[in-house]
Amino acid sequence: MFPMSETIAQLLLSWYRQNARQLPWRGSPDPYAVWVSEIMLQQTRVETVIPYFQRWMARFPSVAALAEAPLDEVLRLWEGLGYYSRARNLHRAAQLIASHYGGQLPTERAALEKLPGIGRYTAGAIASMAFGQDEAALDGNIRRVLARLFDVALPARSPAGEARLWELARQVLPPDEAGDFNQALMDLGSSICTPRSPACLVCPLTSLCRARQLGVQEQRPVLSARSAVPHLTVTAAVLRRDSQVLIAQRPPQGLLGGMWEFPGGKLEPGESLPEGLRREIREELAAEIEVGEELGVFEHAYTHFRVTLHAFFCRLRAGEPTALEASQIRWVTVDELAAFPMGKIDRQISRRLAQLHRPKGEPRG
DNA sequence: GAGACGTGGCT
DNA sequence: TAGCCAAGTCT
Repeated sequence: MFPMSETIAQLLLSWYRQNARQLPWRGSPDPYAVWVSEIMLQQTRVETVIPYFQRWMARFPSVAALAEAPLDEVLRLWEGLGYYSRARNLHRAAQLIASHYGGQLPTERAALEKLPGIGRYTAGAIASMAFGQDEAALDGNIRRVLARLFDVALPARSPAGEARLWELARQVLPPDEAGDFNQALMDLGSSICTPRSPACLVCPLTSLCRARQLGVQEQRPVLSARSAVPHLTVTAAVLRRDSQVLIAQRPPQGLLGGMWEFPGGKLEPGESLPEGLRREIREELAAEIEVGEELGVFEHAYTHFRVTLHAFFCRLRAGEPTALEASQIRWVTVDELAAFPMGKIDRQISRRLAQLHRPKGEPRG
């Protein structure tokens, strides 16, 4: 800790005592709750997380409860939050904690960081907030606050920038109050020291802020440009047989890992939509289909690409569908679809089917 | 170490 | 519309 840090800590902690948000995971000393909230909050807004956190804690109130739950139910509860590897890792880590740590989270940063889904930030956050240890935690908010406070001109996500910001995060940390201090920095970053139009006039640290003094606060942190995202056209089959439809579970790793979907895939150059869909079903399920009426068109933006998806009602012509690329496939009724974890688009298709399936005038669930 | 990995909100 | 985020981690 260097001299100016004492002032920073005093100003910030005093501000935090007046302005700390009341959040469901704050004020409770349960390390499990802190852990769950930190994983949910990765790349995700507080307002989005709150209802998920409450449902999660009601269903999985402890490490043991989570460790014993089937993955499908874990993913179903996570559905809509995105970055599903977080849920898979949380589940795996709970099983490791149950088997190797007697159901109690390890208290040391290094041990926490060995668990799946817990990186440098989350380990520091849990160690400081749940166990009172003097650990720094550099997240997007703290990165921005520190880059401005100390006018860090290095690209924030470069190795040199990262190293400098972690060093600053450790240097400003007040002994014995790291947990509150880290949370105070994050609250400041999300409410006042915002990416655009920061509210410097009401910031408790404004008199100490280098970037503010130089008028470059909006240019900090220095971010590198992102590459443009491709736009794909994809198809999906709502394959019907008797009163059931076919769904497939995606492989456990990668995009939407472990989630269920209506089979289909990317259109290749020169293909018509039905041609592409017939080819995909041949490749994925070893079956020949007849492509019928279009059920809907869905636009969706993922992190690194964007899709336009055309969903079609289909019938089997030849072959018994086999899980060639999927983890498994299932024939289910429309009413059963709700129990299977799905990403945004496939859930929209499911809901559309349920609407068509339900007699008119009946209220929706 | 650059790219993969979701979704919703706002511009 | 397309772009840009918002409490990161993993490979």
